[in-house]
Amino acid sequence: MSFTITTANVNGLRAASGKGYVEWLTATSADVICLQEVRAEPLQLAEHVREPEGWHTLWAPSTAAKGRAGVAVLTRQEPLARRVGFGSAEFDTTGRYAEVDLPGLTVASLYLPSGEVDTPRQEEKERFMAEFLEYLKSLRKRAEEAGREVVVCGDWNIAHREVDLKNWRTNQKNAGFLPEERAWLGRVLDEAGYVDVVRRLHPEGPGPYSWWSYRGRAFDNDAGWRIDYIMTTPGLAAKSLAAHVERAPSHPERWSDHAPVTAVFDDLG
Amino acid sequence: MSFTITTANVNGLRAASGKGYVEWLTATSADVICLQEVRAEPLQLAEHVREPEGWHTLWAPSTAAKGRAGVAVLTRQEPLARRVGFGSAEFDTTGRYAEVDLPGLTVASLYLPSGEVDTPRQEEKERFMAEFLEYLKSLRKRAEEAGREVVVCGDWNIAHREVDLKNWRTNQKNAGFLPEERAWLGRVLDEAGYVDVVRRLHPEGPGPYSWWSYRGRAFDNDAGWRIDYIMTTPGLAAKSLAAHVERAPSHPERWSDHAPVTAVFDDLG
DNA sequence: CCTAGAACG
DNA sequence: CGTTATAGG
Repeated sequence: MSFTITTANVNGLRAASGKGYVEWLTATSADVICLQEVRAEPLQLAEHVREPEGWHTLWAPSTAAKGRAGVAVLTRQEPLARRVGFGSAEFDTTGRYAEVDLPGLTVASLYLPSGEVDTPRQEEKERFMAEFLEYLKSLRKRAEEAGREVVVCGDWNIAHREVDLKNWRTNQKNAGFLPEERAWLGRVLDEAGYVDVVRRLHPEGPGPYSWWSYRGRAFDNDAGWRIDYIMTTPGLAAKSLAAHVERAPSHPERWSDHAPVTAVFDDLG
Repeated sequence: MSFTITTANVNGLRAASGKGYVEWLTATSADVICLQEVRAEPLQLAEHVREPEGWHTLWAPSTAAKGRAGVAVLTRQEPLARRVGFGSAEFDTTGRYAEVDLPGLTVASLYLPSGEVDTPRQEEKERFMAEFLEYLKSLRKRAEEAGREVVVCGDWNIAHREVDLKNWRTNQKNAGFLPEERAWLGRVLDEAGYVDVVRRLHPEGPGPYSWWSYRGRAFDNDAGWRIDYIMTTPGLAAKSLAAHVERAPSHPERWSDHAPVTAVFDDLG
C-alpha cells in the first residue's frame, strides 16, 4: 500500500471549477489534497466542489478579507482532528494555514504570503516567516515526541535555489527569491529539520517548476518557479517513493497558474 | 432631404463594440449620433471605434473618474465648433455633456446623473438638474437670438409620466421617477421651452421605452423606462417627421441595456 | 445583471 | 494576465 499527497494552488476555486478542477479531482488517485488560494467561503462553492463525493474536507477561508487566500485539506479518510491557523494572533484569520490529523500523520496546507519588495506586504511576509518557523519547529518536536510524522505542503512563495526558477539572475531583488527568503527556507530544512521531498527525489534541476506567471509567455517559455513544496519530517521523507509536478500540456487544460505537486510514500503502517 | 439624429447610451463602448455596436454603426443611416456612458478614454478605444470611417467625432470622457460616464457626438459633417461641458465647475470634467455646432444647429449629448435616493448621488443629481436647467434656458435664448436650432439628446435618467415606464406605481419613490424629478423635466419643457420630439410624434403610450434593466427578466417582460429623450427647440420640433426606438429583438443583438432612439427631421435648409 | 477600475498575485 | 470585491448603474 502506498499513500499519495497532492498540493495545488487553485488560484480561485470557483474559477478553477469551471476550467477543469472538477475533472482533475474526479480523476486523481491521491489520498490527501491540500489546496491554496481557494478565494471563497465554503458556501460560495458549488456543493459538489464543497463536499466532493468520497472526500472529507476542511475549509479555512480568510475571514479577514473576502475573496483572498484560503486553504483547504481534503482527505479520503475522516480526520481525527481539524485545526485552522497555527496559533498566530495576526494570521489565523487570514486563510493561510490549516491542518488535519490522520492516524500517525499530521497534514498541513500552507499559503505563505506572496510579498512585494518595498511594500507593507513584504513586511507581512517577513512577520509570517518569523512566526511560522517557530511553529514548524514546535510542530516537529511535538510530532517526534508523539511518534507521529508531519507533512506541510502548499505554496511557500519562495524559490530556494537558483535551480528552482528559470530566470534566477533577474529575480534576485524580487519577492520570492530574495537572499533572506532563500535563507529562511534553508532554516526550515536545516534548523527545523524538514525535508523537501520533491528535491530529495529529483536532486537535479532545473525545476521541476510548479508556477508560471499568467503574464507574457511565461508558461509557453517554461519560465517557471518551484515555490510549491511538500515538506515532511525525516521519517516520512525516508518513505517517499516518487514525486512529480502535473504540468498541464496546454491552455485548455490549465485551470490555475500553479500545477499540482504530488508525492507518493510507502505504506505508513 | 431629411436629417436623422440618434441617441444611444452604450453602457461601456468597449464592451458594446464586441457585441454589435460596430455593426450597428456601419448600418445606420443617421447623420448625427449622440453617445452616453462611453466609459473609456478615446485612446482606450479601438481605432475603428474611435475614428470611424466617414464620421467626425467629439469625445468627452470623464477625467474626474476613469471608466465612468463619458459622452460623445458623432457627425457626418465636420462641426463648426466643439464644446465640452456647460460651464459648470462641478460637472464639466465628469463626461456628462458635450455639444457641437453644425450650420444652423447645435447638437448636444447629455448623460444626466442616475441618482439613488438617500445617497449623496441623489444630491449630485439634484445639483446637476438645477445647474443644467439654467444652462438649457440660456442655450435656448442664445440660439433664438442667433436664429439657430438646438437639439439636446441623451440619457436624462428621468421618466416623465406614468406612461413612460411600465411599473410606475412601484417606482414612485425610486430615483428616476421621483415627483421632483418629473416636475423638473416638466420645467425643461414648459419653462425652458424644449420639445420632447418622440412624445410629440407618439402622443400615445405606453412607451416607447428606451431602457430595460439587466436585472431579472426586465427586457423579456418589457419592464422598460423611457429615459432617453431627444429635446429640441420648437422650430426644429416643427420639422420632425418620424421617431422610433430600436428595441433589439433579442439578446444576441443587444449590445446595451438602452436602445438607440432616433428622430428624423425635414430639411433644415 | 453588467461594466469597469483596483488590489492582489 | 487572471481572479475577486466593489462602485456604479
